[in-house]
Amino acid sequence: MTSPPPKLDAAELVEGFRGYMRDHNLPLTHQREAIASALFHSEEHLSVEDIEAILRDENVHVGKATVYRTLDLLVRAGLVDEHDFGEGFKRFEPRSAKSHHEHLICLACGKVVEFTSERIERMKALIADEHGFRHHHHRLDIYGVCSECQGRAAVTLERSPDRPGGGSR
Amino acid sequence: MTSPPPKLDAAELVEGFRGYMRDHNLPLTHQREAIASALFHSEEHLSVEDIEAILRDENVHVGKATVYRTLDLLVRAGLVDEHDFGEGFKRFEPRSAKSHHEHLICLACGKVVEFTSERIERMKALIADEHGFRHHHHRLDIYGVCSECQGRAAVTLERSPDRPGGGSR
DNA sequence: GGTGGCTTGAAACTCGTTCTCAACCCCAGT
DNA sequence: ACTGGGGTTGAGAACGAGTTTCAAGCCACC
Repeated sequence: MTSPPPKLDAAELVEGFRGYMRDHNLPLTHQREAIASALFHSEEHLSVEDIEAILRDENVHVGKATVYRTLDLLVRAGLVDEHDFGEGFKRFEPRSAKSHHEHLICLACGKVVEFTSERIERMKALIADEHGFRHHHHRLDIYGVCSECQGRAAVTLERSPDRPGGGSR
Repeated sequence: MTSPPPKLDAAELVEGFRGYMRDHNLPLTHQREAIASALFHSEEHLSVEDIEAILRDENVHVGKATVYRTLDLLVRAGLVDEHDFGEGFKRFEPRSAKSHHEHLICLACGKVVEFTSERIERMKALIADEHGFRHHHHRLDIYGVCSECQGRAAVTLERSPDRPGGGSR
């Protein structure tokens, strides 16, 4: 809401998925298409539960095992990124054209804002180097309170410093 | 191994724990002391299983429910930090005198190297500001391959880009 | 259309973590 | 020291995300 949501090219991602499946001789089932499509057409960081809800709304029945298996496939194909915001479960988002980004997570309302930083990108490589590490990937999550929630939920936060995510399970 | 392990002042932390319990009118049981002591005297990022193993070695029997409850207490008291390196379980480390630090995690051997960066510290505050967030805390984990593992485990890594932690469960 | 092999779904299972509740222990007051 | 009462403990049950199993089903190529 602070920044306008960038429209991702869902069709392009769907095409990428089809290509990946073809290239790897994997059958493209209805279930796989439904799951991929649901994810690619969303701007959010979806949980497995979210995805199941979307499919249910579309009257497409898919077992959860299949959802997990397909997400695995999509991550492996490099079309989807997996995130863990410490909620006790994972979230998934389509890998957009834009480069790697970091997350700002609101502790009060759960909103996730994405951002990129050239400086951080350079710095993390530098730091890995300094310690003799070959950099593979990284994760920077900043937790705080978004402008809209400031004032409204300040007290709640002060009360429970032990559950940053607003519920560990 | 790359950097000499800094000796933390375990006694000081134990004292802090006693003070916290006193201030909050909470009984200081043998179990709680054993768990806190085990954690405070370790330089590692311990899992619950690690802690149970240490206590077992000391012939102190403590139920796992108590371990979890006491860790909760220690985190709430601000004496211990909780981490999730994507292994499917949590790790705990005593909060040292030194300021907040980030982690470099070796994908091959699991080694965790800590580092601090004034620049990152400043930058994350700046970024939160830019997006109207009131900064609360953050997490920067860099995953890579440490110098010792480079060459040795390179192939293994290339094969499974889908499991960065080396086993999600 | 047939056929072989990969996929699917329901349910069982795994495993970290939390809950339940009766027995127990810490400690303040005596 | 002794007692009482409220918080703590431990075993096991429960929980929930994620994985595995396996018979039945579907995709894709012939």
